[in-house]
Amino acid sequence: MTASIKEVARHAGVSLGTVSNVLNRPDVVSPPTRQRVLDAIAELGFVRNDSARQLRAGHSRTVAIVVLDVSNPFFTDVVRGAEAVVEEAGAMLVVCNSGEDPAREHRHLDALEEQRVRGVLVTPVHDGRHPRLDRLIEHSIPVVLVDRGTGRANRCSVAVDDVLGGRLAAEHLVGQGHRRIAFVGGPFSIRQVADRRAGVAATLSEHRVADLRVVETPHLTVSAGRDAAEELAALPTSRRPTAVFCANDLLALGVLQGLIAGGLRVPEDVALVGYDDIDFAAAAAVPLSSVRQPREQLGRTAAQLLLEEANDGGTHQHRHVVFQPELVVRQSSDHQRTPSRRGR
Amino acid sequence: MTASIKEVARHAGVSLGTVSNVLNRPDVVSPPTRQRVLDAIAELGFVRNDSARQLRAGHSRTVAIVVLDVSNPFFTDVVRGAEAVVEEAGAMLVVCNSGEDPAREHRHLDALEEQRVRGVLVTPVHDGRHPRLDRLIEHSIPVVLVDRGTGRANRCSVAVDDVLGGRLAAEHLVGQGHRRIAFVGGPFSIRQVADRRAGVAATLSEHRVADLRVVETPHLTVSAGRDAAEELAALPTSRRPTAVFCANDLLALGVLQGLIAGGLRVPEDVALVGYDDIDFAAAAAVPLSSVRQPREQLGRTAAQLLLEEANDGGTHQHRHVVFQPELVVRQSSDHQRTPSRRGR
DNA sequence: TCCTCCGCATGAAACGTTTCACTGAATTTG
DNA sequence: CAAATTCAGTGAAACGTTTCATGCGGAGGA
Repeated sequence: MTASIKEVARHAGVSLGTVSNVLNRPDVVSPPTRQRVLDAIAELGFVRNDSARQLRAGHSRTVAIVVLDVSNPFFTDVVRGAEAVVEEAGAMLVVCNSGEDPAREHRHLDALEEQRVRGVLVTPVHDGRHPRLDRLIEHSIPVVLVDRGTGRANRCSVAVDDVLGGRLAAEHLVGQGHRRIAFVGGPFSIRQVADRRAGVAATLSEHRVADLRVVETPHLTVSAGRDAAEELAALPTSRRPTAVFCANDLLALGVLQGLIAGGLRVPEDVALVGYDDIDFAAAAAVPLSSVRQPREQLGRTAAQLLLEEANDGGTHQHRHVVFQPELVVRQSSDHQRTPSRRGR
Repeated sequence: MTASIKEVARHAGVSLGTVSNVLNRPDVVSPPTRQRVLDAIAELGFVRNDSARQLRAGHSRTVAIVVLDVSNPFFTDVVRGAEAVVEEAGAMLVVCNSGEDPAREHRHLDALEEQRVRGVLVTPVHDGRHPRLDRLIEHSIPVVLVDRGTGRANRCSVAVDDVLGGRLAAEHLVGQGHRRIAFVGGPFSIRQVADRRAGVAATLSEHRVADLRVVETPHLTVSAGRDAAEELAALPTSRRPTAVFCANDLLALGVLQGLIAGGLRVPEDVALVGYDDIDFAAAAAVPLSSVRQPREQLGRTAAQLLLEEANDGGTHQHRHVVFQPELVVRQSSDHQRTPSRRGR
């Protein structure tokens, strides 16, 4: 077994408290003693027991992020942003994956609370009330939503204006002359998905475009996108949407594959716009138009708010940071660019 | 603050040990008492303190995986495989990102050891001796390498035969008539990278193809790939490789972008083969040939070996599981398929 | 009726830290 | 030179669990 502080103390011929001092406040112990302790530590291969330390301290030095899907490049970029800030602060970031499953999300939050983590960044599976999160906060574990929380909530949030994102995409498609448009996405319990759809719906009704077909998907994944495309490709041309807006890029890539497999051309037969502008969007078979979000920035800001709250104690004022998305038009939705396709 | 077991006990009018029994061995406490305790727990919002529990138990119930790059879909798939097994076993998987940085890897391993995690899955940044990992093992924290460890090592490992993978790619390219071939990848301290290169080199020399150009990259990322492509595109046609094999798909996607940007056609001017067969490979601008690895399977097996060792205690026999890779040929390296490009 | 066994509950010890009030010696101050 | 101050180091308490030896009353057996 691993040596404890007690054995180090015995080995170095000092008291237990002195070893602790060497570890935590090296300046208060005289150089020769300090050296003896250090030698003993090295010799015994002593490693601090974090459980004991935490037990005493009352909280840990790790911060957690619970994401909807570790395989989604959007979230991995958010993670990297958060990671940078958290490590800078000398803490540790652990990543948990809810996989869009409320039960798993719940289990993770339970475990994290039992571990008395310093704080939690989370994109919840369910919109609306989050009793589980409220409880974390009651137990004074700060929570930052990576999602647009309600403005008056008892926590900070960081988000990108998803309604606006939906609007940008819809304006663009309408501007390109499309009148039969589909929204592919789901589950709608995820706020981002619902908001993006709402943005599209609002814009279309402003333009008196009535034909919005909503294809609900069970997940935000490539394979869910392929399935959705199959459904669209099967429609008679006269009723098939001429443009598809997807709730994220994974879906869009799946839809792209599915449309091509179904013999349809993008953008000639169907225009396509995704969301997130993950790195792979630009590298797709048909470079994908997408609504860009400041992914790493989102993670960084969320982590900063969390640490601020964790350190600030009572004086902390909750904040809600909302970033603006930006539409990036590429070939998948751009008629102009299409003729030059071979030239690329 | 959060209530402790002691307050629950007082609230329910029982002793401290009884509460613990309700939590851990509900059958030994009489139903009425049990109910009173349960009520008290609910009323006080009691949450177990995992630090204290661990302190007593001597080890935690979490397992960690340290990956080279959370943004690499290869690793996220490995993570999902491991996750499935770990959750099945009632433990929790936390993901740490070394970002190919030895210092960060080291810090993570230190932190994990301090936390007395149940075990660690890791793809190390450095090949060869791993003193840090040996120390974990000495302190009886099982380690499973997601990487081909040396056969006689003091730990399990799970890997795909990377030398074979390199060979498959090289055989294919040579078979397509290529004689000037480039290997793009790095850093070579990562065993997988070194092995893939070795496989290529061996195959080429067997075929008496002398012209292997090695472009070393600082990372296995899309942007590193773009930089490498720039270097290749700048060469005079007579000396430019006619085929490029990349150490992973991210690099290959970057190279693809770079080549196209440099005015070269894939596969007509330069054939391209990647590695991992991530989902995005098939969806790329030019669908990417790639060496496929059983990604989730890798994670599942690694996690199984780890849990086995963690539970088995002394009797455990270390195992080294090696999977076979498989070449998937797509348009990026297939002259035959090229003329039909428009048709897709 | 006495003993034994059983079911249920108790309370103290232990896990490995950190912290803090304290001591003893050395040094400075008046 | 005594008193005050500083400096190093000490040892016990506390953090919240789990475990285990123990106690106790009642039921069943001889």
